[in-house]
Amino acid sequence: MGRLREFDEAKAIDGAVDCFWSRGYEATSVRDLAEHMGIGGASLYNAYGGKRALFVTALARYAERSMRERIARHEGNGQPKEAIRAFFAEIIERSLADRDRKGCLLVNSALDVAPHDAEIGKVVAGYLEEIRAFFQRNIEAGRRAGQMPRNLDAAGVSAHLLGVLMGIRVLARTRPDRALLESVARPALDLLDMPVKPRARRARS
Amino acid sequence: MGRLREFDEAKAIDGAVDCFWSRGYEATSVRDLAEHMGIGGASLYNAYGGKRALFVTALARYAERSMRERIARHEGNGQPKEAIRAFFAEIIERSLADRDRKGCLLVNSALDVAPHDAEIGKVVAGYLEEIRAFFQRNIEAGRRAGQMPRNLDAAGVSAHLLGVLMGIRVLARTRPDRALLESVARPALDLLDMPVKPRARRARS
DNA sequence: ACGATTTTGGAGCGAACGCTACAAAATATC
DNA sequence: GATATTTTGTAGCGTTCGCTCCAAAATCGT
Repeated sequence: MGRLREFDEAKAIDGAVDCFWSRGYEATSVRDLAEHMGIGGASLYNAYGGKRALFVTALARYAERSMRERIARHEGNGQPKEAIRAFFAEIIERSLADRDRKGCLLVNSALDVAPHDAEIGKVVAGYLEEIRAFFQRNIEAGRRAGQMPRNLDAAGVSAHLLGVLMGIRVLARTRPDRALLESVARPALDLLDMPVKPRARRARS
Repeated sequence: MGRLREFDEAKAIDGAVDCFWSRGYEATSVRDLAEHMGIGGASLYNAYGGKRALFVTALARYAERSMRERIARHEGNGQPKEAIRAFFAEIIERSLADRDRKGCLLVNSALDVAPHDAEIGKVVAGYLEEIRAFFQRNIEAGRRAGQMPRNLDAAGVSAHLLGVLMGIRVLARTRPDRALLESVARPALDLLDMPVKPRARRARS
């Protein structure tokens, strides 16, 4: 019963993600959204309710296709330390290749909209917590596998890694410089290495 | 010659800073600004040129009164390691006490407006570089004073500290939790401590 | 085929946006 | 005190904002 939708819902959401991602929430207009989603304004409101509701949907899509996909891909190889290292390496590579400096939609939202919208704030905090949990899982696995120091504080270091990740994504938007971003990440990744006998401080494998 | 200004220029700029700081660039309207600055719309355009030009002025004011003041205050005591530690401690304390989660105007701008405005982007990058330079100066001083490991990479670690600082300010806006923020900072600050004889990884003074 | 239901395009709502025009008010110079 | 110059308040410019209304179009169950 009823006329069925003529537009590609997946493509539409992807278009919305691109809009919010590159322009930010406030600077994105409903007309911009509709155009990039390939639908009319009435369809947008009929299918998604409005700008804010669409943003929540787009955020979920981004988290699923970009964040969770990346976590699953790196965690799939069964090498905990390499999973974390490769995760950071990929973020740095993508940040350097990101010519229009869109950054990460989650990080952008954490500063843009989360502080002014408690509900979205909790959603964003939940997504970031998933990243931290990924770090913690792999620290614990790496410790068990003897790849990482036995006395490594999994909860604490996972929080540190999350913070460093956020820092990389912030700095990448104003200074996308490889040496800078790698310098930010290196001491954090060095924490995962086994200690060496002599008192070398920043041992590198 | 000519009528002289009736409003307090310092108070006006501070009002503009508060507006941009708490609402962000896009979400701040010229009428909001004029009201919080205690002036009329015509005076705003006459004295500051427009919204964007006023933002640049407000950003400079913020950098001077908030960032450089803090750097000077902590660097003034002549204790390099303590300067860095106290700097981070103050950021964490202020982030936890920041009930409306305004965060740092520089960090907010780095994600909000810098990527969409090359000129402002360079300005923001310059301010962030001042913070990194503060870290590097104090690492070098701490090394010379024998407070910090002799082989500490001042340039690299200063970049790391800047990244961690950015991460703290991002996470504070979605999860202002003391344990989280201190966990983010601790491994970075531990880099500044002298190595200990036994293979303890996260030695704490 | 028909009625019920949903989607679609277009027009347009009231409000807010950044900004400007303009004349009155206030000062310095002469 | 007359004149030139600057600031101030008010009004309003044209545009865009998020959103809604409505009739035509398209599909279902019967």
